[in-house]
Amino acid sequence: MTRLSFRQKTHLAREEAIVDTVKRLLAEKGFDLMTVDEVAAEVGIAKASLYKHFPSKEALAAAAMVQTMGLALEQVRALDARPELGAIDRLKAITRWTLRTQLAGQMPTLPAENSTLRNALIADRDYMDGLMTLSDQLGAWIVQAQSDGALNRALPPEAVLYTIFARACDPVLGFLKAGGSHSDEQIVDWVMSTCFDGLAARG
Amino acid sequence: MTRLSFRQKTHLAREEAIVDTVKRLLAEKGFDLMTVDEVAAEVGIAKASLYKHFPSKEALAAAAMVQTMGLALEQVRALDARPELGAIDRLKAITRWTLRTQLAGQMPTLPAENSTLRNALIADRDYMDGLMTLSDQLGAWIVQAQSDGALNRALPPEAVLYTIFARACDPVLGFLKAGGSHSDEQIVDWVMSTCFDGLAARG
DNA sequence: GTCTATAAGAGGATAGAC
DNA sequence: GTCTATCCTCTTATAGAC
Repeated sequence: MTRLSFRQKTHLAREEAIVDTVKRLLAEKGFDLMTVDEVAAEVGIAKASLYKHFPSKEALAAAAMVQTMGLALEQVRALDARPELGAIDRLKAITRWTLRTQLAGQMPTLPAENSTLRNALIADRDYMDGLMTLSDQLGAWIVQAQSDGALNRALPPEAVLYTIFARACDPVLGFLKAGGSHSDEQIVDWVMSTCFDGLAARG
Repeated sequence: MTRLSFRQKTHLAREEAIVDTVKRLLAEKGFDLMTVDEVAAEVGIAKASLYKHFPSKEALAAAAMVQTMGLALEQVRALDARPELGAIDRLKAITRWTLRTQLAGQMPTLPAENSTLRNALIADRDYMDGLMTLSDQLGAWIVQAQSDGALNRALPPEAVLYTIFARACDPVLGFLKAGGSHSDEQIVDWVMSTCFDGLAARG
């Protein structure tokens, strides 16, 4: 833990404020519709100042994605430290965290297939490292849950992994919230149910 | 059935070619990343000619969405005409059609929450009519399937409806296809399974 | 590092000849 | 209705003063 000068602290604080704003705007409108002018205006600094912190719009978005990935990894580590939980419980817990984060407007959306953002992310060491660590950890839980008989063994682990990842951009949450007549927790419960138990009746 | 002049036929044929191209490009890159120049180039006409057929980029996309909605309604009508099928079978069939269509690159993506496209679609009578007819029909199937005991009764019908609609833009299909080692039908089967049976083991 | 001002370019839409 | 050429706005990014 290095001590930071006042200057360094304010620098970090500003970058944090920028990343928070970007995260929110990415969640609201996505990468293409988010403009750098808008980010600068909401943070309350000039656009040129933004570019002193981040060299491009893609880098801005990448920082937001990396930060969110870091939060996810924190959750994963916390869950891994609780031996009373089974693999399926851990998978459900991280999925629930993902849904709550999206509903809170703090989950930056995944990039479209062919965007410049996608290329920037693939080139970003931090992002790719985080993504791989996350995938490995969830993958281990998935295999364990399958061998526990708690998860459908007929599904390949990658299909399960992608299905859980996809909850981060599930439009169903937004649709149900737009209706306005349900609480966030109720919505999360329903989506958790469709995700793990499916639409069809059980039993 | 009115007879059409040669001029009218070529006009219609050209518009069909345009809409087909737009559908494919919308599926590939989405509304924001699709450019009108690109559409014109792929159809093989000048951009100004495009604007004689459709007054705006939004109208172009709306036409593609309306056409796709029409195809979905055709499927729905065909399924409704088969009395041997239960409501749950019909729901599964239309979901499977949706997945296949997306995998074939012919499902235009849903608009983001705050786009100009969304407003244009809401203002489009044809689109909204189709959407409502489709929702009503699927809604009836859902209620029926719940009363048959084939669909989870704890879920509100709208949650089921949105979950099925969302299969049209499920990124899991693309992820699995990008892996390259699975057939399209295999991928569809897995996603059908996660959608209706869930990730958790049954029994 | 922050600002104002501006370059550079993409992309939606249109003018006007044929 | 189709074309070429152009307009104009929006947006990313940078120059240069302080």
